[in-house]
Amino acid sequence: MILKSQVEWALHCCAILAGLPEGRYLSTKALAEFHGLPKEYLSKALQSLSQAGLVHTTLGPSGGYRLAKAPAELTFLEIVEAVEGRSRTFVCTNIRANNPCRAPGYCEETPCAVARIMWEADEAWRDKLRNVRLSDLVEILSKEIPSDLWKRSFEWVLERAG
Amino acid sequence: MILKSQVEWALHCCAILAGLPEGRYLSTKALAEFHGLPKEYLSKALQSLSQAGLVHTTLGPSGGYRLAKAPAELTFLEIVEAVEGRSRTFVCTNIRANNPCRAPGYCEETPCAVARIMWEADEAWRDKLRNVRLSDLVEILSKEIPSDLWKRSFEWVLERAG
DNA sequence: CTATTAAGGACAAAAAATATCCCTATTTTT
DNA sequence: AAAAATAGGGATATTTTTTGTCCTTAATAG
Repeated sequence: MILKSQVEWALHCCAILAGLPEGRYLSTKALAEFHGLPKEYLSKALQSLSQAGLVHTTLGPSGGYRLAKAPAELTFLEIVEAVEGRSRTFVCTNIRANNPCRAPGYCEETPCAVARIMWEADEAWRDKLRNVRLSDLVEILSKEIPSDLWKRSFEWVLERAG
Repeated sequence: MILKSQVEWALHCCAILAGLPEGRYLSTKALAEFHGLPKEYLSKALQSLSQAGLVHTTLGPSGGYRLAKAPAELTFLEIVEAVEGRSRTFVCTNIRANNPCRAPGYCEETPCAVARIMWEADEAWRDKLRNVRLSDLVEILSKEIPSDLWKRSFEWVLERAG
């Protein structure tokens, strides 16, 4: 059970978009080049963000993406779910229904206890991601990344932002 | 990102094995029939439990599986990890290394901040599963399952246990 | 008018999940 | 001693998911 690589890509792209000045846009091409990713496939991840309403887009030259809200209002969970989907990691196929001792037509009203426990763990995972904001990530990165690299990256992006 | 169906199977099988009297064994065949699962493939899940040391096995007629420890000493996490593996759901491919602004030979010493955050969520998921014991599940099931079905299932298993 | 962009559909390749089959060594039962 | 049933595990096949490419369309800036 491994998350799509697009989740990693989307998070890093959002971190870049978070540093974009008001009203500017960054294209798929620039984001793919910056991260060394296949442009066409990264585009699918960005489309997922767009469909989820997390980013705004414009067409044409100087078009691209920008965040739809402030980094402090955007959670990790929103980004992860936009790309990975909202379904649970544990799927209950209700195998208890196959118990040969059961009355034939008997139908369970409540979800299986096994599923409920597994879903609680899923929810703990979501809770954790819901409590991390994109602005938290940016703050950590701004401290960790060498200031010259940070500055050069910022300039690199601005040169390409429409 | 969905857990293997074998995870569900293993949890239900452990719940059954938890009710097995001391010294008795239940075969793959019986477990597969009880849950309506493909015997050969369920066998792989049970082998994973065996390799993880969670169950004991014996060969020959009247052979099969029994728990290696008391249900109160066996956690959901142990069972899930035995089948699903211990790797994290988020894999960091270190795409920050592709940043064209970086010095060529520069090598990160610390894990990426994105990965650290995602791994914390993974750990919250594990913590939740670590704190549920197989005995907790059995207790819930014993309350939820109609007592006649519970009793008949118990008898069904005992008839087939070696 | 031209160049560039996002959106998205169609398709292909690779990887993982889900099986199935068969052989072996062991153990219980007959 | 023989027969039957078992776990273990290797080889292989099928299906689904992930990853990736290619191409068309509509919009937009210069």
